[in-house]
Amino acid sequence: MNIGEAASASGVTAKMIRHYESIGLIAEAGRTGSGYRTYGPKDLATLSFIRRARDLGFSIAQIRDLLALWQDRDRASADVKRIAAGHIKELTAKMRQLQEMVMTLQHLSSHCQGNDRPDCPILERLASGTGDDGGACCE
Amino acid sequence: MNIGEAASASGVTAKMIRHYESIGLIAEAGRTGSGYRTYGPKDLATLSFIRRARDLGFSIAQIRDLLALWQDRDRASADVKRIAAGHIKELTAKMRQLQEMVMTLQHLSSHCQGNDRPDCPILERLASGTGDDGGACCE
DNA sequence: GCTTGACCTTGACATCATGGGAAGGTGCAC
DNA sequence: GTGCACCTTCCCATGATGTCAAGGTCAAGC
Repeated sequence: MNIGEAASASGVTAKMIRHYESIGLIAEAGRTGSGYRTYGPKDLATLSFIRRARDLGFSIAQIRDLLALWQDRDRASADVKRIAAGHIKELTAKMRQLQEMVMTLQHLSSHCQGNDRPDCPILERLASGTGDDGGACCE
Repeated sequence: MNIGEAASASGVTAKMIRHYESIGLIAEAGRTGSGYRTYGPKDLATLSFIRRARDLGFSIAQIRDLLALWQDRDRASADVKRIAAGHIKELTAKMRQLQEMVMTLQHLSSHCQGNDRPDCPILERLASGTGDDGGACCE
């Protein structure tokens, strides 16, 4: 199986497969006589694993650990769960940050007339940091 | 005012101030005879503006537009509001993605015993993509 | 055999915002 | 006149991915 086929079968681009190989996330692929990389079912499974993990937002470092656990028959599921828990925590923290930004922006935006006049609470807030701070006020 | 003072007063690192200058986000700072950058109150205000905008998650490109509007006395608040609305949309989309990841992970995690045994629905899901898909099942 | 087109190879560079560090010049206080 | 904190420029790194370029390979058709 060529890298192109492995890419479309796993959903990981050929570029990224080479990249993952270069950083040691996956083992070096076998080669044909002319230098083409070859992939078997096992490699495909690994690539698909990586892709699903990326889809869940795991970092390469985390995936490295997950792969090691996956390939360790004597793993403890607690180790996997711990990685997942840490990741959930990170994601939740990011979400909360975004949430705060959105709330502030929505609040400012709701007080911006959005017309031809120049006065705008959004700019005022960016300019001075004072003024409306997003707290409850009128709803 | 030196770059260091401007940095601590505005909350933008000296490193980033130089960077913003190099990419043309801010005007070139004045210089002393020996080449040190100097900053006045106006520059400080701009830097603080940038920092607050970054805190709200605006990209450099968006900040470039916001700065232009801020410095345009004939601006229409509608233009500002449009930028903010676009940004809110982006942030909301990201939040939703994270939300989905978190929900999937929490679901998988809740079914992982987290003990010394190797069986783990998280790894199974990453390995096969099949099995528990996060749908309602027991609660 | 030869051409064509799709695929592969490596390598370099871009993104986005930021941090780190090296090597050398400047300012000020003791 | 020395020491230290600060400044300067320049280069490299992050993380995950994309793009592009120059060249090699394979298989099919003529």
